[in-house]
Amino acid sequence: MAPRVTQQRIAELAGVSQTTVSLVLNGKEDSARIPEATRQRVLDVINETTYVADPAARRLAGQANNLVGIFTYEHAFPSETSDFYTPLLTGIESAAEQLGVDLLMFTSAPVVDGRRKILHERSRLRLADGCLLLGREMDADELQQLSESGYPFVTVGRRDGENIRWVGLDYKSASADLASRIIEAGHRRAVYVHLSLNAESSRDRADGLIERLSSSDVAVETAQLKDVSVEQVLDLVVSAGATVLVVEDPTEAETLHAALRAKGIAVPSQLSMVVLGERSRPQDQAIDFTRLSAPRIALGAAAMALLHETLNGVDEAEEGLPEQQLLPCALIDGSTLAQATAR
Amino acid sequence: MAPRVTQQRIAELAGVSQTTVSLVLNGKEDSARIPEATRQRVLDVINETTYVADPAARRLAGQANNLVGIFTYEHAFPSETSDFYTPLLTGIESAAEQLGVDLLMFTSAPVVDGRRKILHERSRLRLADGCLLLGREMDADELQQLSESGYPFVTVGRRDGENIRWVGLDYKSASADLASRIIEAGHRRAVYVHLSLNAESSRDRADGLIERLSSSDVAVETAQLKDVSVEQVLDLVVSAGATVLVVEDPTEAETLHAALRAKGIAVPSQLSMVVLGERSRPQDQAIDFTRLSAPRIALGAAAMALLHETLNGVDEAEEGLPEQQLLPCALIDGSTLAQATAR
DNA sequence: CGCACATGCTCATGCGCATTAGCAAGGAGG
DNA sequence: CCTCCTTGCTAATGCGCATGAGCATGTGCG
Repeated sequence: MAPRVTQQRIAELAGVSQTTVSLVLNGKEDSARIPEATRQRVLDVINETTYVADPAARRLAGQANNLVGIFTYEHAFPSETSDFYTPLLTGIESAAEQLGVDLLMFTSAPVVDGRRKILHERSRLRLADGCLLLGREMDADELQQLSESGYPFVTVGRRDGENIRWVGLDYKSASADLASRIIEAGHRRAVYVHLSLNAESSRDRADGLIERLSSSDVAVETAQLKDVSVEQVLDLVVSAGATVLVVEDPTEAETLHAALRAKGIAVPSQLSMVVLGERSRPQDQAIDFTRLSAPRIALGAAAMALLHETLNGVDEAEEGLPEQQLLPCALIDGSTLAQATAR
Repeated sequence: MAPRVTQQRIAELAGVSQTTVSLVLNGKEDSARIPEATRQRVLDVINETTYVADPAARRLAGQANNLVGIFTYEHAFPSETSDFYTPLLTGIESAAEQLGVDLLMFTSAPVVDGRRKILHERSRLRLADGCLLLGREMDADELQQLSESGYPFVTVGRRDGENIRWVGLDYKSASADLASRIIEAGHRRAVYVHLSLNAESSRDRADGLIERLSSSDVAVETAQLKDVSVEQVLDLVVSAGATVLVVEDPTEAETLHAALRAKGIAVPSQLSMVVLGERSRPQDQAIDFTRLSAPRIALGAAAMALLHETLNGVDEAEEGLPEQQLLPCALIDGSTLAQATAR
């Protein structure tokens, strides 16, 4: 095993001091006064030896390392969750590449009961300059504690709580806009099937949808597939006399759509459907739901950018990014929302 | 922001020296002689303060950090390549979680001309204890250089070259077995559409397939879709009088299958097809090719395990893992290989 | 000709930890 | 009572780097 090439070694080869090598590599223009000839000599030696600075030493000496931690509350890669994480990671990776930062995935925190805990593994957090938190639901206490410790982080998704930096999606507006379309189509009774309202994103969707519908006196019954069966949802639709079924989760929407077809209920001629989300991977045979489309790749990239700015300060020329920001969602017309007909 | 808690601080609170704290935390039983009372006092203080060691300092002092680097030659997450990387990363993540290691993704190395370079100026490779290298093709020189530097790494996929640790897939055997089925089905002329033979995995497939076919005097014409069009491939099939079309890449296989259908050539009644790979995400409308199926999740996990063993030595009870290992692929009968008929 | 000042570099130090050498105190053995 | 060994701890050092202080030269100016 070849002995490690250090700045000291470079210095010897170039006939200068270790300090000079360090200054050549990262001396500020003003404070360091190294003539071009010396600088070039050092750089030549560095190129010959393919020297790379030891990141551990840099960090110990008080440098940022351009290392951003990624904490996912569930496994990041398996296909069950990849629909959720993959587009975010895509955006994060591409932004990270542009910014020149590496990504530290905190996989060592074991997933217990389907969730990871940050604080248990706080130790590793310190290696990264800051951290991106991903997950549908997060523990507010943990977040608060982390925030108070002064550790820089940004969450992907809007979060309740003080002084937390996040980039989220404007589900509330988009859901309200879809509600408006439902109203314009003349519907008077709706059923909304949602996920757990523990997540801010789910509350935002529910709020946007229901507030708008209620303001036009459209009646809304709600249900959660976690609690009731598909059949019970269909029964609810019938008993409520609903003409439109709004579903938060696109996968559940497909399940319900299939169940409707099996029961002989045609969409949208007999029942309209509206979905408050979208599969991230377009399927070959996907149903063209009337839905909202969330810019998740952009979301990942924006979160990365905000964290980077938090760590490195605002670019001279640029304006600072807002500490909390909602990205707009697109509405997709689709073909599952029709004019309401009396039933 | 609270000042960082260090061993020094712990030492003051416990009324001992920094050395003692370090010894309590990781002194070997024999060399350190700390009475239970002192040990307990130190541990109590550590618990109260939630002290954790700075990983950068540990590394600088020559310690391993349970950090494994992941280097991908292309972007890891976008959907174009995710078919390739996702199953590997799934296996890696789950193995990493079991072993308690974090994953450092080297995203800062910019992708140039579609490829990343391992050894660039600010490479943070050394922050990780060791590294997993993923990619279809790798630069042999870079690999050799890295190997000589003594940096521990394992490549996912078989590699030519001395002293390189890898875990690969036994494409050669599996391809040969598929060739045997082709022979048993009475085919005498074949066309093989493959990817660039720069990759070891592609060479293995080509070798296994062609050696076996040739040994039974089955004629094989080869082509690469990078060089020729789909139409030219179909022309080649006709002009060669082939009764079976073997395709390395599953996506290309789908393209060719569609082209055949468009031309009115029925598979497998008029032309058999055999594929030397598989989409990692089963599509809804996927064609049930006669093919080989590669255990890619297991591959990722095995590579992680080998690297971990390289870094931490062999477990007492266990046998050591081989430094180079091929995992067997499964054969899937499918429905696209039929008995040859005279044309 | 002497002083101020700029230029080009080096010395010394510390980041937080692991580790080696070794010191002081106490007990056993002769 | 002196030696030798053990026990319980600490001082000192170095890992590779960044950085503030500072030391020689040279150069301009009065």
